[in-house]
Amino acid sequence: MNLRLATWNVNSLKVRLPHLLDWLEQAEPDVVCLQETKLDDLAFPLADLTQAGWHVSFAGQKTYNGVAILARQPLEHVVRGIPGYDDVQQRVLSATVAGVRVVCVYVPNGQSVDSDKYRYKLEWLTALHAWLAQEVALHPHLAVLGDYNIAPRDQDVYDPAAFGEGILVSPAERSAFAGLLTLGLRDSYDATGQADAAFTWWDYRMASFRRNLGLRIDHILLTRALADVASAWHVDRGPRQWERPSDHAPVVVDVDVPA
DNA sequence: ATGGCCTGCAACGCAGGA
Repeated sequence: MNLRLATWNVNSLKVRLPHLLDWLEQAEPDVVCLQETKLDDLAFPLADLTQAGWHVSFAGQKTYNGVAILARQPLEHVVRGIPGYDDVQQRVLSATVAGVRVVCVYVPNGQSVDSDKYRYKLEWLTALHAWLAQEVALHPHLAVLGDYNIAPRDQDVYDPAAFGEGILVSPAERSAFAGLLTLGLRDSYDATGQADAAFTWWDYRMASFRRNLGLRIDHILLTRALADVASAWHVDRGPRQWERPSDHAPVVVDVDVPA
């Protein structure tokens, strides 16, 4: 059974709903993880998405954060947040779709390495790691999709020297990302043999998209059983060129799930 | 030359993003 998995930080679902609906129609994904919906659950555009044929689950809050999972098939065993880690910020949502355990994550940004937000980011990643260790053991078919706010390697950054050891690239963040891979998860970018630099985010300023000054910070991690059957990884740069776009582009990968 | 943009909230400027 082939499943097309996707992740997209939409930077306000209220503003981006028309883009999302258009993109769903043309890209034909089966499962989509959204981040930064920035909507309270009561304001979630459930009817629009249901009408378009999607099963939907969401964990939102007003103004900040907010995640959602859309799927062509029903969502089962939905879990909000990281169990045992109290957090008012809505950054994690999990559900099972067609036998695949899907985890949608919006990793904290960190703001700057000397900030409380950075300390929160590292603490949050520690909690994610501990929880995913259990989830990997429970679910051989596990996919962790989202905005990780970490560029794993220098080639994932348009100007590594300019970023230095700041947020998104600091050794502690990269170590945390590498730690997730030790749990038996693989970055689908690597698993599908990508060699060329591919960015998923471009600053709104400085004509960054036109000049391709970006970062690869949105990732799809897969357990071995899924990574072995993954193909066609790509960043869909289309929506980034539409009028009033999100600053992130969707990342897509196909998995031919063993029966 | 280190900011330049976008979003939401609330109120005409700020926090936050990355």
